[in-house]
Amino acid sequence: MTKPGKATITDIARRVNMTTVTVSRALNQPEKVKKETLAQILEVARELNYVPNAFARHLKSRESRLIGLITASLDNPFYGEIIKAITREAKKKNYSLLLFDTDGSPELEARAVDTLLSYQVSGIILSVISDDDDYQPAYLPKLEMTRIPVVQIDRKLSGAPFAGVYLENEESGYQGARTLLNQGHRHILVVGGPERSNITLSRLKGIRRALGECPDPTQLDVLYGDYTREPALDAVSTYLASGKRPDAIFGLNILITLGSLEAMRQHGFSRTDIGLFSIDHVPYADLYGDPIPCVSHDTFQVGLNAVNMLLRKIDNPEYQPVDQIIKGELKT
Amino acid sequence: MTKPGKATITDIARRVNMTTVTVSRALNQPEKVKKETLAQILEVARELNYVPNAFARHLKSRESRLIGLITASLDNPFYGEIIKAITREAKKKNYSLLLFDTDGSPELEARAVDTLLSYQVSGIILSVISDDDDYQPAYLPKLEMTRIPVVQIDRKLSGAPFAGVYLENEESGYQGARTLLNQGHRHILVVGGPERSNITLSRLKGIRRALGECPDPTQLDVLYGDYTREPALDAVSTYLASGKRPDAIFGLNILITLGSLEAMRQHGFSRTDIGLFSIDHVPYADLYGDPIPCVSHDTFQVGLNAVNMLLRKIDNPEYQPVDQIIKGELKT
DNA sequence: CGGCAAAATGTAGACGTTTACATTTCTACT
DNA sequence: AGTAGAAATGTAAACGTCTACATTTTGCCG
Repeated sequence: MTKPGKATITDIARRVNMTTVTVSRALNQPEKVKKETLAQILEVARELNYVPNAFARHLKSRESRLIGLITASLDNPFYGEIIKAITREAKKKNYSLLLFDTDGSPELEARAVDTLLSYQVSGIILSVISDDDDYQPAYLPKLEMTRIPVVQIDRKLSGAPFAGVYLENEESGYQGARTLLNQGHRHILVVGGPERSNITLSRLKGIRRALGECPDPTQLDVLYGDYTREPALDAVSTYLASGKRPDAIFGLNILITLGSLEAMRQHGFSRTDIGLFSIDHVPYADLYGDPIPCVSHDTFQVGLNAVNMLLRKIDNPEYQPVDQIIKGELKT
Repeated sequence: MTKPGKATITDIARRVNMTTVTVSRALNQPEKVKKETLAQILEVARELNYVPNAFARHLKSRESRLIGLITASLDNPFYGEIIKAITREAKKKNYSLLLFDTDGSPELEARAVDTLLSYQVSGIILSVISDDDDYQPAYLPKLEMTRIPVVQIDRKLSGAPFAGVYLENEESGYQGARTLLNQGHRHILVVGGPERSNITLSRLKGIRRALGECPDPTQLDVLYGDYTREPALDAVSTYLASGKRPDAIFGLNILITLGSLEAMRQHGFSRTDIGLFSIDHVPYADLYGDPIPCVSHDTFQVGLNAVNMLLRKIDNPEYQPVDQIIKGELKT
């Protein structure tokens, strides 16, 4: 009759007429316990459905076998692969994943950091809300002080002393623009993230470089948004409504591209009317028909490198990780 | 000079010449503390970058503000929306999400349950590895005993006393088959999950019903797999290689459909050669061109209903949730 | 069969926080 | 000014586990 909700080490001890210490040892250092005692304890533990209390266990060690992931928006298919990579690797080393989605809100981001800290996470993988130079979240000093290993993903918090795994932004912009130019497009509408975002800035830089190399006269229009679908849809819609007619639209991430595509459609334009290029893509979507040419980055790799960087740093605090840049692959 | 890694309530108490109790109260029941004391404590807390230790805090309460999500495979785009819904709702009530991916392995699933239990999660959302009638994981009794609220998603563990949110399987199968029949297809290849999976069984039942209603002679072939891409690809490839030529392929989930589509392509068939129908779809993918007709389920809703069911059950253990069936939407 | 090392088990206290139950300190009224 | 009651703070113990250190038991040798 196993009635009680949860058994503790003390319950087991009582049953076998031993101290909690012996039970604890049986569970953690079985070689230090007499065979029969061990067998008996294990038996009772199973019988009672004993599960160690992680909270009690880690209270002392101030360590938790937990790693935290803070994403800016789970909407982005970008993160699917990343999460997969992270859980997979973390699992191998017996870490579990605490997941937060900040939905673009600085408050939620700050709260997520606090919560993670309160759960004594061993490390944090952070994809921050904004990579403006101006974005200096208040939690940053706190985070630095705790000395908890932090690895950044995709977006680089300027001034933060954490290494990260990033994408090859300028080059991707360049490649995209080159592709569109090669296809004969001369009037390009770029739809980007926030105007001050360094990622947007880098990608634009690459784009401008490509245009600069083009012998023909070119026109470049730029709309800003926030790397999500809706604002891109609205911006492009307004743009098109004003009568402007670009040869091609270059969306600086996949959600933007999708929003732009919808806007195009709403205004009666097809893919043949207006060219399209994207950075990132929707996994599997290519199979559906007319793939959108893009520079895609191996996001699984991003996640993989990030966790491994983090895990290594957790194991060895001396280790000073250095930024990694994941190259894009041009798919036309 | 705030050197130390992490400040505790004791550090604060020392600084303000008070007991930990007062500090604890200041933090949790501020109205019970003199205003000036409160101000002073809060000030010092901020200065020290104090973050409460969740482990210590919840050691007593045996409650953790944590909910666990166990997914069978994060590969499936199905789960993206679900995770989003769960994090969003959980956050509102101050719960954080512990995420596990079992990758189809029973051992990992069992381990995930144990880990979740050890972290004293307040509730678990479970999408089990298999919905065979035969699958009776060893952790089930343990889970029941703890009385931890559990809500299932998508796959129903037969014999488990947990409510869940499921899809309208038979009807979806029926709708899909009807659609294909209406398009004139008479020889249909269904590619499903495991042969004994109840989901597969239900969908097939619906399909057979539709075929039964068709006045013309029809042929139905069925291949089994496991709801992932690769096995479907292989199975369909082998099938086609053997010279069989269905009018249409009906993939019982999106990964299967994608695998089948790839197999078709590899054998030189286009979407016009062989019809296609899917249950579920890839979010956003329709914009890419030729949408695959499907019955799609609102996965965000699935996640939403599941968390809410869970949260309600956590708040009120008396509450006896009942199974919910999410209807599909036919998209042709 | 005494003695000694190794093996097995135990004792006490700590981790950081909260809680039930004191005790002290105000406030205000007579 | 004395005192009741409220307000503010304190004391002690507990949550479940682990660790350092101590004690007991065992096995084996001469």
